[in-house]
This record gives sequence, structure tokens and C-alpha cells, in this order.
Amino acid sequence: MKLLALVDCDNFYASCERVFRPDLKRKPIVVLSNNDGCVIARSKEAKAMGIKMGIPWFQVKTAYLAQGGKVFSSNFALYGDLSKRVMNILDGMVKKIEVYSIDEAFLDLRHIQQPSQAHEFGIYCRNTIHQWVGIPVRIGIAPTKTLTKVASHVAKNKSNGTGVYCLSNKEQITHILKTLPIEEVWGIGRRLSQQLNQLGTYSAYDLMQMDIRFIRKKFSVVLERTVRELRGEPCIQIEDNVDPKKQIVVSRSFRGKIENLNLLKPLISNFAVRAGEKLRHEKQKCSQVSVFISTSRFNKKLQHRGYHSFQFPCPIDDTRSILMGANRSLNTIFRSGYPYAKAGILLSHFSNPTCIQRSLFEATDQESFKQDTNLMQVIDGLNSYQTQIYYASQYPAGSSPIQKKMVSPKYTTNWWDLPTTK
DNA sequence: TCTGGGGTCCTAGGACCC
DNA sequence: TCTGGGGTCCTAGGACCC
Repeated sequence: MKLLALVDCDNFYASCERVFRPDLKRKPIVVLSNNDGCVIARSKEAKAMGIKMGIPWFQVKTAYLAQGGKVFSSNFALYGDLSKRVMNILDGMVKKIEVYSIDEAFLDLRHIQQPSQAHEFGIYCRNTIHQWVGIPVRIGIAPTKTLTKVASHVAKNKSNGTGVYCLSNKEQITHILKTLPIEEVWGIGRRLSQQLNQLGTYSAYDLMQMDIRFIRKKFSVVLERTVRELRGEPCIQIEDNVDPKKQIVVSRSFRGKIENLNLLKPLISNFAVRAGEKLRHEKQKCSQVSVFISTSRFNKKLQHRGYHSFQFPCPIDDTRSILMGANRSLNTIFRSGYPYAKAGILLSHFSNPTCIQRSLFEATDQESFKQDTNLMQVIDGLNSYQTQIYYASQYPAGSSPIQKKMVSPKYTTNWWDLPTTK
């Protein structure tokens, strides 16, 4: 039997905060979104205190802190770096790996025949990662991706403390799926579970028993794949060579509501600059830039959403062109008098920079479509460690209206934040 | 007072082609 | 009097993921 494994870091962001702070062991930890708005990660202890995922921080702050809970603003430099270390270890252990998210990876265990050997391998992986990086992981092993998700779910509670669970024989799968609510299945979100509940389908087992043709007709090919995967039929392959991105988004909410175009412009410029860096890092060029702005969806009285795209006559990756397109779009959609609470920029319509289709009719060398690869390389190089070169339209350093008040040091990516010992 | 960010895939429907 | 059929491409919107 061919087996797959899902390696899933436990409460990843909270665990990262603990790596250089052993004093936080067994203490409740929460990590907040940008602007310290919502809870986006919780340690086991914080979950036990009843802190829900996604809950606004201000609603739980007082009670949580009073009970001795610890809190951090998000520190993606740290999480990203520790993630890389975990993935590197896994990469060295198997032939094929798909890094699925910052804290998860699928492994191809085709070199292992017996479930018992797979289980041992899982324990070895887990111990190694814990020893080398200090991040606890759990591992689910099964014949399909969807079932590894189930196995990983089971590993949380029923792995005899090993953090590894292997789900391979039919009776065992049936038994587990009967106890698994349908909304816990990978690929079944809020809407689908509601619709399925209405059809009398409540457990993963109920779903697995449904007629495939009916699922295909009434729902979609996506749900069909999920059902087949629950039955042990692999439909979703491990993708080990990552496809190039199809779009790049940079967006933020901001605390102070912005009503003034002159305050919004430098913010959009910041997003445009960041998006440009990402685009060049991906080695891509884009021919469309879109800007969106919106008021708070919780503000019932005064709502406005604006969205506009700007097309370039040929693919570009020069930040100055992105800035120009973004600025024009912003001018088109902005309406005064609305307290904007969120804004963002989206780059799309990518093409590979080595084969560029130029426009036949439009002048591409005009002032407004700047394109200077060398200049961008120099700026990216200077800014790679810490931003040193700013564009005139950006917010000056440190004055952005987006706040993070409780961020931990960048222990592993910044010399000045290197942990010290006495 | 305060409510995240960044992606992917699929489908339906419109525009257009012969 | 009567007005087809088959196909592609693109986009917006929905649903899902972490």
C-alpha cells in the first residue's frame, strides 16, 4: 500500500514564540494579526482557556491577561525562518515533499511498505524536528491526502503521546470516520457542511457513503474528489514542484479610519513597493495592477468598496510603473467622506520575463512605463537586509499607520536581535 | 474605540468565433 | 412565417484552505 504523511506543526506561531523563551513553556500564548486586531494562533493552554480562533483581541484581552496569559504581535520573519528549517529537515528525509503551508507538509512514503514502519519513521521525524528546531509536530499517515488530514486530527488525542497516527486498514478508517463530524473533513467548509447537513449527512462516514454521481451533479468535481479520497482512492497528488504564483496580493487593515486621499496614497505606495519586491523575487512580470479600498464591514452606516484595475501595454516588473498604475486606480475609486479601514493591491496577468510579448501599437518606452532591471536589482539588493531606499510617495520609515506593539525579536534573521546568554 | 492576510480552484455566464 | 450548433476564452464570484 502506498502511504502518505502529513506533518503538521502544533500551534505553530505560539510554538515559535517559545523556542527562544523556555520560560513560556506550559504558559498560555496567543499571537495577534496585524494591528493586534484578532487572535490568529493559540497555544494549547490558551485554547483551554476558551480563547477562540479569530476572535477580536479587545474582547478577550482583559480577562486573558488577568489569568496570566502571554500575548505577541505576529512576527513573520521568525515564523518564516523556523518554518524553513523544519521543511529542510523533512526534505532531507524523503524523496518527495510538498510544502503545503507555513506549518504543514505532505510527504511521499512510497519507500516504506508496512504501516508499522511508517509509524516508526513518523516518530523519528518528530523527534528529529523537536531536537534540531524545537518545534513540536504531529504526523498523520494514510493512503490519501484527505485521510492524512484525518489521521493528523486523531494524532492530537489518540496517539499515546507519540504525536503520530497511522490510518491504514478499512475497519479502522470506517470506525474513525463515523465519529468525525463532516465539517472537520478537509475541503468541507461552512457552506458545504450546511448544505450536506440538510441532506442528512452529518459524519465523514455518511459523506463517504454518498453516491458519487449525485455528488458530482449536485455539487462539484471538488467534492467528488473529497469523497473518493475518504474511500482511500488517491485523487489529489503530492505537488513537489511548486507552480509559479498567478497573483500577488498585499493588503492591510488599519486602525485609524482614513478619510483623506493624501493619507491613503502613501499607504498604497507601500503596498505597491512590497508587491513589486515579491514580483521580482518570483521572477515574474505582470501586466495588470488592481487597487481595492473598503470601509469596515462592521460599520453598517457608511459603506463603500472600490476596485479598479490598470492594464499595462506590456508586462512590467519595475516598481515605478506599479506605483504609477496603482496611483491612477486609486484616484479612480476614491470617494471622500468615507472612513476607509482596509486597502490593498493585487498584481496579476503574469508572464515569464524571459519571453515577453511586446505591444505592437503602444509606445512602451514612454515616461509613464518605466522599466529598468538593473536599477531594481540594485534597490532590491540594498533593501534585502533592511529597507534603506524609499520611494518618495511612500510613508517615511516607521510612520505607517499599521501597528504592532508586542512583537518579539527577530531572533534568527537579524543580527541585532540575536539572543544572548549570561 | 478596537474585528487578519494571502492564496487556489471551479463554475456560470457573457462575448466572440465559425 | 420560420433564425443553429458547437466551441473557446475571459471574468466575476463563490467556496475553500491555512
